[in-house]
Amino acid sequence: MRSAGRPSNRTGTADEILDVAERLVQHRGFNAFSYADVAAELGVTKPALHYHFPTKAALAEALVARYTERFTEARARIDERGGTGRARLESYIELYERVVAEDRMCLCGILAAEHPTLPEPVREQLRAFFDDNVAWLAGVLEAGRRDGSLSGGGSAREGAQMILATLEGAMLLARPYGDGTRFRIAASRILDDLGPAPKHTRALRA
Amino acid sequence: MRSAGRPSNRTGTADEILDVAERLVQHRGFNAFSYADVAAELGVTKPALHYHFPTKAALAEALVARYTERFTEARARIDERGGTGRARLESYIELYERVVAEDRMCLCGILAAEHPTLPEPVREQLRAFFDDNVAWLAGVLEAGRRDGSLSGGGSAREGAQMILATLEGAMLLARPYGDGTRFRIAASRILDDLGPAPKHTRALRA
DNA sequence: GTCTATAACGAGATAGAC
DNA sequence: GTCTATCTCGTTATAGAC
Repeated sequence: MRSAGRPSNRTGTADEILDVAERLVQHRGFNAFSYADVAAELGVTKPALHYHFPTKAALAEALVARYTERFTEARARIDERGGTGRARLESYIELYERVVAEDRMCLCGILAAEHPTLPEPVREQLRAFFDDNVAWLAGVLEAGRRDGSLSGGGSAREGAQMILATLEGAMLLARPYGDGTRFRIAASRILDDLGPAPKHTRALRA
Repeated sequence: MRSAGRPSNRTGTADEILDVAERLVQHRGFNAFSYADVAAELGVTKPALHYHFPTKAALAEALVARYTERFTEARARIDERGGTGRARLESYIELYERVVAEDRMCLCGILAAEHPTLPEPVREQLRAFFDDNVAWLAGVLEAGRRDGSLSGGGSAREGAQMILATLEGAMLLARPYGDGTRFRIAASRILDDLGPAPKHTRALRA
């Protein structure tokens, strides 16, 4: 057992396995990484991994569960900090920028691409992840409309779906170019398009 | 040799291989389909495929080349039909809707997700595909701004990048839900957000 | 909890006959 | 241009010792 509250870079083997596997999946995709890859990086053998995660399906479930949990916590921290709807949306986009900066794709985004090859439990986890994020974003859009920091009409839920699609798509399209510029362009336009008209380009609109 | 101008469902073995492989890649991804899958569906053996496409890398290049060619032709047909910028954008989005309706992902979109695992020539092809589409979309946005059918300020090129990101992302997020509804929601909002204010929701904006 | 050893299978690819 | 047969390698996964 680890001592509570003490920083450590060894957080238990299962978590270390998830760390390496997560990075590999976000980089190459679920069908292009193997137990051998993870074992080699950790300096252990493949059966050691199977002890913690008997099957690749179980590993996938654990990966998505932890990723979803962390994402939920990150959204909660944004909510706790308070601020306008726009400020919360900016912080949320920041989460994605950090992923892109590490040359990764969103774990659930890359798994969505491989969706037909995944075990059913993971498919359900993916839907839950996207549903959670859409619901949270819809709340942010509504809050921003109330506090005047975000404009834009129509259903908040549909607006949330479009924002999530744009963020995931921008991560996807950033990959072949290797730098985060293309992601940031699309991300900043999300905010511009929801601007309450204080920005330069806004003045040009009808 | 086939008789010219006569419709035929047998267009040559190489094209048949590409048809099956394309569908499998768009469905499962490049790393989750095999020569055995294609051979089984066509009722031939694996070496028959290797005769036409010696390596999987060569097959990938041929797939992306044909896909890009067809996409370019489709864009050209849209241009030939004429119409406003908005009409051309609607037709373009229609291309993506057809892909989603077949429960497929854009070939280049799903390959972008697997980008780090692809041979370098294919990576270059992906960049060319996305660059072409961004350039075309930027032209459409500019045309629409001139003819009054599309509003929206800022760089047309950046607007084009955002539209492409949204379309690819919407295809991605549609996968776990199995129906095209979520794609159409995001797609219709692209047009709404570029609306020259004749639509219902527009009236609500500041 | 990790190891050695290995099973069982599928992958991409080649040789050579027809 | 397609076949049979085969090679080599990597994959997920298990048995059993330590």
